[in-house]
Amino acid sequence: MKRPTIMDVARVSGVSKTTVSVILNESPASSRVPADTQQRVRTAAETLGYRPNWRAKALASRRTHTVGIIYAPPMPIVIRGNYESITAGINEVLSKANYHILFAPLGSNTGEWNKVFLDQRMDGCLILSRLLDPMPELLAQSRMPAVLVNGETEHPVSIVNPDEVDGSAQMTEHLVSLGHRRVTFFVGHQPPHYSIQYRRAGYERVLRGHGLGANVATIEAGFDAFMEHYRTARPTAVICYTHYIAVKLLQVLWEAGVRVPQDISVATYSNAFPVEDTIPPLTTMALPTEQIGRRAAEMVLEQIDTGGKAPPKKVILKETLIVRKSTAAPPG
Amino acid sequence: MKRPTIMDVARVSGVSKTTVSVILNESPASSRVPADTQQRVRTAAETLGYRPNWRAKALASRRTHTVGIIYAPPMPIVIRGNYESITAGINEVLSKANYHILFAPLGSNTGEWNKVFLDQRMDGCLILSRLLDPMPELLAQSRMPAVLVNGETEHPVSIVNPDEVDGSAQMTEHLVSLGHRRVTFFVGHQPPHYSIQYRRAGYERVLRGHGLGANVATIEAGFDAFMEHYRTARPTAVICYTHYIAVKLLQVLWEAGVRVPQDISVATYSNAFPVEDTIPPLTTMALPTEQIGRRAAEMVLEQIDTGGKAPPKKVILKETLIVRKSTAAPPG
DNA sequence: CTGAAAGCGCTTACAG
DNA sequence: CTGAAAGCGCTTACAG
Repeated sequence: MKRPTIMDVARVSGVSKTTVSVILNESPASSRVPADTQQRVRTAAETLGYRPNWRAKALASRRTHTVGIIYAPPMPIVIRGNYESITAGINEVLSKANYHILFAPLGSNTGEWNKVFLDQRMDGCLILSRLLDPMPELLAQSRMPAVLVNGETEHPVSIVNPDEVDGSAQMTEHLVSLGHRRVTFFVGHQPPHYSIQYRRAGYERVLRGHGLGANVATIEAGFDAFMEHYRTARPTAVICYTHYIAVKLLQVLWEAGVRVPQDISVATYSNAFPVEDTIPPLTTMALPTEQIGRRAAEMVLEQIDTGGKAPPKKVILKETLIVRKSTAAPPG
Repeated sequence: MKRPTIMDVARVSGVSKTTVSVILNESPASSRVPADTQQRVRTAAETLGYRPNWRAKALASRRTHTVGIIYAPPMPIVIRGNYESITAGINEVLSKANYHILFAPLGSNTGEWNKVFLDQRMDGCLILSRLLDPMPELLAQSRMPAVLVNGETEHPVSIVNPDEVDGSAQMTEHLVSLGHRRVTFFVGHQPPHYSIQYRRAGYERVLRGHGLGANVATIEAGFDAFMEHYRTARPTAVICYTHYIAVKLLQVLWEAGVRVPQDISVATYSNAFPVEDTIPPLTTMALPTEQIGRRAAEMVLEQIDTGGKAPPKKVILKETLIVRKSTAAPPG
């Protein structure tokens, strides 16, 4: 009742295990094996219910056919709601290439990190959002193919990011073109992430470009602070750093009796649920989440295939403005 | 510039690789190794930057220290929004036990399934939502420890589920106690899942128990159908099968000028984002998501440790009613 | 066209 | 207290 091994298949089909391996893996040499031998071996394998032992294969071939998805908590809110769809993109590409995903949320314990990176359990990895401190050296040391997804770094690593500056500029442009002069950028309380600066940069650039530099206002504080700002500075539009904030802000404004978009326009980033289903539906910059996932997966596979010789690449994907009812011309 | 192996450590510290293995793994025999030898070996390993090769370890020890999370698309909507927090629970337990998660969303291709289950790449698995058809046999054949999470089956597999019947009964009771007589269960369009029947059962039982059997109404159709039903049957409360539906329904009602909760009370299941942040905030049955994840992970580890000898268990965890502003006494 | 042999880097009885 | 040896189940030059 033991699992059949390659030796069993060899015995039954009357060839050596070398030949079995060659045939079943369709390695180059298999082209020289006559069709009937191939058939015999395949039939034997089938009949025995033979499955190559993945562990042995990994050891012998030095490949695990596994790509790790790595992140350090806290997972940035930017990724969170979009995570499903980024993962979907990653998985689409990876499963087509016969790779699996190892999910490795790492704690603050440096030991864990060393282990995962250096113990050869994965062929490459996708790092979400931040290249935190033990990582750069570990990456260099292990020479493991890696792609940073939705993050920035000075280290020589491939990167796939949405175009945050451009997206933010587009959004600000949209609001200004509706007639808004006082547009506020509401960040809330966030762990550090490059996208905060980038979105802010796009926002400020456009406002300044329209001679509205005096109205630049970024709120890195809670909802109370925002409401206070609303009462004093009277912005007619607000861009929320995330849809989590935007959704909550709609509720806060509703409770305060402030109407959207009649009294204030509200816009945000990401088209994840429930951005389309809010009251009113939110105008947003859709992030190219599936694309990000797909590109990142392709890039890591490419690196794996080239033995990590390819120089790091940086891919920036455009965001898309989706206008809904939460933005309109300013009051008055 | 090659990675150091156990042999290198053995050479440097002047012992055999057996001894190195015993010490570094703290296996029973290590208690008989004198402290200074242990120290010498550890120092050597440290100095060399030795990391046991995971692939070799997996082959030799017949353990991968990996647990798979498996599901077949479509991922049921019940799990989706709660997925993050279920996974968080799973990961908490697993990482403490030094296990990793292999993420395996499987397509409809049976070949993939066979492979993942039979190729020894994981020590056990957590199956989300449904035990679909090739699985039961594969599980039996591979004798792989498995726990079904949020699903039902006749097959002998351990299960961890929220108490859907009870949760639904609690919710219905809440509405009836507010004075509602006409309470509708709005399912929408859903792929089959046991929770639909269970929630429905709890709902019907309570309504019947209050002599309101004639008002039982389950809508398994879209929002138009619901609105039509609303106009004709005039329910004063609706229980939505998922928060996805509830959130959208709030929007639909708002667009139709129907006020919540003044004209109709709206309740739902799951306390995932943005249930608390809607307009108005939603009354809901919170699912014990983290607990589910933790229990399931514990159970699969237990099975792995006992070699799968432990008989299948079924664990049912209570749901919790959270009352917010979307439910109130009926109009009039 | 096919196989014997070495090797991947560990673990684990077993012997002394 | 410690090591030699077999074994985990494959892959892959290499030889013929």
